[in-house]
Amino acid sequence: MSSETKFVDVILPLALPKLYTYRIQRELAEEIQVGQRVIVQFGKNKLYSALVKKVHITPPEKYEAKYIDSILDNEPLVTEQQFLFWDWLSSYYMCMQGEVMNAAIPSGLKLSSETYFVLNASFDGDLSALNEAESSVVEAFQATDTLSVKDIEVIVDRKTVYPITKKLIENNIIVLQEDLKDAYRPKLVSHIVLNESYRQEEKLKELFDTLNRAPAQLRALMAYIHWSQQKKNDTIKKSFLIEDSKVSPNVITELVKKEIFEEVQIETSRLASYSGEIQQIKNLSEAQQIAYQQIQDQFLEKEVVLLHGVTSSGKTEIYIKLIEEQLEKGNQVLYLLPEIALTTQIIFRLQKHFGNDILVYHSRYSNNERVEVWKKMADFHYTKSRKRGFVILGARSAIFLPYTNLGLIVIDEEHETSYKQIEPSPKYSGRDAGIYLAGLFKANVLLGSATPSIETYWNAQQKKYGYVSLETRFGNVKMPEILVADIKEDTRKKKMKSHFSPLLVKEMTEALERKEQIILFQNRRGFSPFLQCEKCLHIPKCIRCDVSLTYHKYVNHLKCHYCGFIERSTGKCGACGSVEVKLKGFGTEKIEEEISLFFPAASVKRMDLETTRSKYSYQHIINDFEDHKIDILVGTQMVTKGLDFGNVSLVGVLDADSLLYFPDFRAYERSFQLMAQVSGRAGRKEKRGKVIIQTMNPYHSVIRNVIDNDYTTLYNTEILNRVNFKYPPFYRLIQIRLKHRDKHLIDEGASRFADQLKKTFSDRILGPEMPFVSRVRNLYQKDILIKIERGVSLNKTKLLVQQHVDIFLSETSFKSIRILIDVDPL
DNA sequence: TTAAACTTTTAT
DNA sequence: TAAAAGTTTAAC
Repeated sequence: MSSETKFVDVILPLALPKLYTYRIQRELAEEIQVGQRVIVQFGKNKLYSALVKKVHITPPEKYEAKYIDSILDNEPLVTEQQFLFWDWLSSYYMCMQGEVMNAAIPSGLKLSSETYFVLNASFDGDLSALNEAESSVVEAFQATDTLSVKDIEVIVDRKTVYPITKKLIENNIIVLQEDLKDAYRPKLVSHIVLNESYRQEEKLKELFDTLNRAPAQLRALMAYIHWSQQKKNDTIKKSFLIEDSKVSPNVITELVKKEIFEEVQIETSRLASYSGEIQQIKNLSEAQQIAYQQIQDQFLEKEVVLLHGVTSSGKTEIYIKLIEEQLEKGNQVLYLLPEIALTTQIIFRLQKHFGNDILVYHSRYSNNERVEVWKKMADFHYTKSRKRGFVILGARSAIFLPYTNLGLIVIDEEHETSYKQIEPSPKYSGRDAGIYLAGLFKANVLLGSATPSIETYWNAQQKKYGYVSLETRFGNVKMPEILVADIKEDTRKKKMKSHFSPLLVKEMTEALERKEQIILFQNRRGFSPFLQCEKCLHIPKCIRCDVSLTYHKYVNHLKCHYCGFIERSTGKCGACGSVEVKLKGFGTEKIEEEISLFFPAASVKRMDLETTRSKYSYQHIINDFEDHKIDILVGTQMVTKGLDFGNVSLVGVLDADSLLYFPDFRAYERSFQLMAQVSGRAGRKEKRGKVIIQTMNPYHSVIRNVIDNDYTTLYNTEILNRVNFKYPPFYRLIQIRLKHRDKHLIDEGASRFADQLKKTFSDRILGPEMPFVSRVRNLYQKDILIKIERGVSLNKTKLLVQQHVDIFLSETSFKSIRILIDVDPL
């Protein structure tokens, strides 16, 4: 045993630029390992769970290291490989290690303490030495035992509470207390065991006699005996017993009181387990088989392969086959999906084949559920209890789970923008980070899409990625017929029925008559994106953001989609008081209302952020639509995503122009993807579907590409634009966003900063520019864009950018400006 | 992120 | 002029 004192460098779950060094007590020196969590005190009294990044024996030179408080884990929580991955993330996306840690570890494993104040036991109630604010705090303790700093701020209605608490502590009136919060709690389920003294036959008989006059209790006992024999297990779940014997819970309580039953709490998993039948993996069609073989072949040479398969070409079956192969080898597979939205349908499909070899992980999982997935994976590893591998099905955050032998990553709908984390930092792309992660394991990556992103397709063209295309739709499903409704012409001829063209109305009527279902896509939620006064042209705007308020009719209020600000709608102009306020534009809510007006017999449902807020609401809508309880489904982006319905014959895109004219260099790419994806929802099972796109520009090239299902032309046009206007994949982008409350300061700061950057990067710097929304939550924003051509070192660029940021922020006047860096922004 | 030292603003 | 609010800096 080494007698030297050990030190650890830890990552704290905070946005701090460096690691901190703590000292290890001699008695813990043997135990400490890299990857374990330790509780440490950071600052005056805060406690955090920090992560050990390094164990060493070099004492810090400039200060005396504090001792750690305790070690939390027996085994490392985070593997060496995860640390490598984290290091890459923090350097690639220019963020701090603590931020990566925050994104990576479920909060149930990230404890931090909260400061509370309690009344000192020796306090005699004498308030004479206190002022008004101080005594009001003391009085508040009559209602509660503990007060947090926040509570006190509310009580005294003041932002600086410190002088008050300081005085109260000095006068021995209150004491400070730190409590750990947010810790993972295992789920305990009540089980019933028969008391030992009744285990013998005779005693049990006696017991039956004594219970003769308590028929309910007898029933419960009989049920217990029946099931404990049946299941060959002494402990039976309490709720099950209650349900099976149809007794009230009190009956069981009574039996426990009489010491006939014993109640025990058993730790139970929160993760749903699959009990249905396991189905054989289906045989692939000829086309699928060929694609499958090509993927296999290309994997030998290329780490990443793009599977470009038209909608409903049966990509999933190919994934399943590839996954099965990995599982047999004992490898882990990560199946990434853009959003939870898609997961439920896919979970069912995969479960049929893989049963309980699937673990699911996504953002709608609770804290505790996430911890359980993490623990289960670690368990598999440490106990080596599995020969067969398993699949993780998850959204982007699933890349952070503790993999040990990853064999394959499937990234479905590779082009989806929701793979990119918008906020908070690290603003990573689940797809790109996934590819890096696979590299760490020498695992393969399969990117799947019907409409690949320009970057990915380019990578395939450059032979960096393998490429496999699958052009036949599975089971003879025909590509839908795509028609354009020229709403400019229809408006001129006054043929429009509000937002519905005559063509769309006709097709909808016919589809409804045939009892077929319809999906309508409108990329805007709410009722009207803005109101405008006819008299003074005033448009109601958010008080904190530079955007117009969207009118939501159902709840009758005006809402800001950026900060959530809500204002009741009065129907009057806020500026001149006129009642001639007009609703402008249209969102999903308005379409929903108009459908019930034009097609009163049809049942309509809306699917957007508002209607899918709760955990299962999304699933309910999907189920209802599947069971044909809904004829017409109106929705935002959500309806475009990989949902498979058998009876949809018509899809309507209500306003293609709002997609095409979105101010972004990816607007055409995105428009094509969205329209192609939503079109794919039409026509299944032999029936040829129809798609109607409403637009003012029927001859727009992108609309033409959608009609012809011509990805190649779209790609060729786009790639030319990208070269000409210096965009990805030819140039890498780094966006720097500055935020501040003060408009003048940000204007000055942004142009000064851009000038600084231009000294190093010259014309690679664009801006500063006002972003699409110039103010959000009272913060004005300005963007500076850096375009770096291929061949220039990204790492060097980032280093220089960081230096510039540091210099800029060291200037006193600009210190308060917040700088957010987004590498590969969307 | 938080705490406390330090600085500026505000109300009386 | 003191208290409150805002800013800055260090935390191991």
